[in-house]
Amino acid sequence: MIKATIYDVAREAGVSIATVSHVINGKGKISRQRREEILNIMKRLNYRPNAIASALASKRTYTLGLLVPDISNPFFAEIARAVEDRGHQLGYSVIICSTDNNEEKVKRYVSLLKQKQVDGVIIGTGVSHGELLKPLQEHSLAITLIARDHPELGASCVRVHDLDGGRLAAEHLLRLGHRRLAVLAENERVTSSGERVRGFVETAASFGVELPPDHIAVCDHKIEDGYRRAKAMLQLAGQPTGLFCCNDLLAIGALQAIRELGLRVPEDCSVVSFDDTILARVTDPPLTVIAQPIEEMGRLAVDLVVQDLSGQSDPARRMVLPPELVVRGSTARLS
Amino acid sequence: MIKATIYDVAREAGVSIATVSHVINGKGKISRQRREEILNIMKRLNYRPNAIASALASKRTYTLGLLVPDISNPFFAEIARAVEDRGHQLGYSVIICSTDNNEEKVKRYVSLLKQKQVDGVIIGTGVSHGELLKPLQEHSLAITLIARDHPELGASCVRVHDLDGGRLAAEHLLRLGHRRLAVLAENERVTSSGERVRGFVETAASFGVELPPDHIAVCDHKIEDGYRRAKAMLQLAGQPTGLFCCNDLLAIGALQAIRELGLRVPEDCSVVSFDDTILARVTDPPLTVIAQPIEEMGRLAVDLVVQDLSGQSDPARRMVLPPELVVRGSTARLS
DNA sequence: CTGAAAGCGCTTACAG
DNA sequence: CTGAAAGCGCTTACAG
Repeated sequence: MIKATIYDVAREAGVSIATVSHVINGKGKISRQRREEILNIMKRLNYRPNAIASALASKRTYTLGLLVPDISNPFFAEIARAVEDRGHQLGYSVIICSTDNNEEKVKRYVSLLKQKQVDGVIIGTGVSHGELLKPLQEHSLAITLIARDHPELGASCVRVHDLDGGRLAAEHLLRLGHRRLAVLAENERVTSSGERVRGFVETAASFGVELPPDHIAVCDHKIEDGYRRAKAMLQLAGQPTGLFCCNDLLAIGALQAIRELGLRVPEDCSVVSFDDTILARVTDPPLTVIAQPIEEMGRLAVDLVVQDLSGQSDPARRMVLPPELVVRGSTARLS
Repeated sequence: MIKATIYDVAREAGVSIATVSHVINGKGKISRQRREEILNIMKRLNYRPNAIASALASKRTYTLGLLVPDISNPFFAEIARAVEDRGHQLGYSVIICSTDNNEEKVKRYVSLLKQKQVDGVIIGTGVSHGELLKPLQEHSLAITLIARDHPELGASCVRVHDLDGGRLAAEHLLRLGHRRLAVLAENERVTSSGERVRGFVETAASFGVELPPDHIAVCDHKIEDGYRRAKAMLQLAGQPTGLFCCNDLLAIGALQAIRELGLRVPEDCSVVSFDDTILARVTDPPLTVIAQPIEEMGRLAVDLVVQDLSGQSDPARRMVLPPELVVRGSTARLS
């Protein structure tokens, strides 16, 4: 059975394809009766508009690109789910693009998305130079950054208040009596991590606590790296009793290192993580964490990009959501 | 700057758009010199073919749909990454569709994918009746099932040998001396889970070990449910010392339940999980697991669907990969 | 080796 | 309220 086209419907109904198009899109004024009739015929022929043809004619594909470092990373998987859900609600499909934060891949995916004429792209990838995004903007494509920020880009963005997140983490540890603090940071390309560290360090300083340079380790975004750096750090003189990790993966590595050194969490060393992915709830003990509102961020990112491509909200909107301290088992009062 | 089209390139080169189209697609014979010339002009104009127009004319979108229960579930997130990578290698984009195994959502996504004229779809969703897939097949769309099987559907598929997986799990526990065994199974709609349980039970029987009915719990695909069912089961008379969980999420729930009852893993109760997602490596102790070759499955699923839509390999191919026992810390000899 | 022309299945002014 | 017609940017026989 061959697929019905708009011509088949028009012929059956004895009207022009323009009229059929109008009822499909709810545009123009069609007499109620004609509309019903056409709707029935569409149903009878099992007609579904060809979205490709529609996209070519209207220049709207109702497709979004989602650029993330790695969709298999739970944080981005959870972001993707939120983006997908909201996109679907609003009639958009989403194409996933895992870039590994690799410039070459970013370029290829960006070029691909342009060719595919996506209406907008949501970017969670940590791009170093906004240069890479220029091509997108020239293409007058809607762009929204998620969990990232590049104010100079002039794109809208939704992220958590990373500075406050770092502050919350520090306050929590300080209030529990910890004074020997340390940080597992992400790679410097990730500006959000820089903010978290800054918030943490500043707050510590305001309590009169300094972090020696060797108590701030810059790690790759991997469990193994968190493990390695935490292990080294815990063998330093002035062994920290409070450790702030800039994401759940690093915190898990730290947990393993601490355990392997024969120390206990939280008795000997408290750990505060960041993100609150599923990983934070499956460790033992479960992680005390500065939670990002992942679901909300995904939803808002879609809303922003869609507003943007609809020509609403001309000035790019930049939304900063509050982080939240979730106390679980990995932190305790200094004994 | 307005986007260049194939007409602009043709005009600049003083040739017809057919010729330009040929060099874009490497079809027909074009004199080497002309080709170079046209290529240069394309570069100069920064020309990129419009994939939508190309799709409409050629009836090939180079887009695949990926239907999974939930992209934020680590198992499917990891599958998605493998599918995306292989797809990208072969020139395909992938649209994610999280269905929550909900029939209504499956229908909507299937209909959407048809409208978008995707070339093929990879299905990891647990669909009860193949009915839902009929519409796809009628549309002569390439379909490949991943980590699922519906032999009656006549679609190609790639999955792990679930029966063998169940056997491996049982053998491992039996060899460690465990005789009081129990199983946390998935919802019956998931046929793969049925196989795993069957393999486990049969192998136990061959060792002369019977599982009482109340030692086989059917759970939802959630940590909480694994927790709840494991907890109940461990309070039964004849408390099991060896527990087989049909996925990592259930195993994590079980770990929590065991811990909460004041028992130790693996000393008091050994746990064997299934899947081997990142979750299996972050628990304490890390999970002994029957691993699925996730990366390979994703890659092969793309290969199968692409072969299918290219009209190669007419008879649907069904690939069954061997599972692998990975021994970590959650199992030990019965004390 | 290259081009003219039809066609893919829609949308959108425009005219009436 | 409805239709004729042009156009979206390509691909693909077909002819030469």
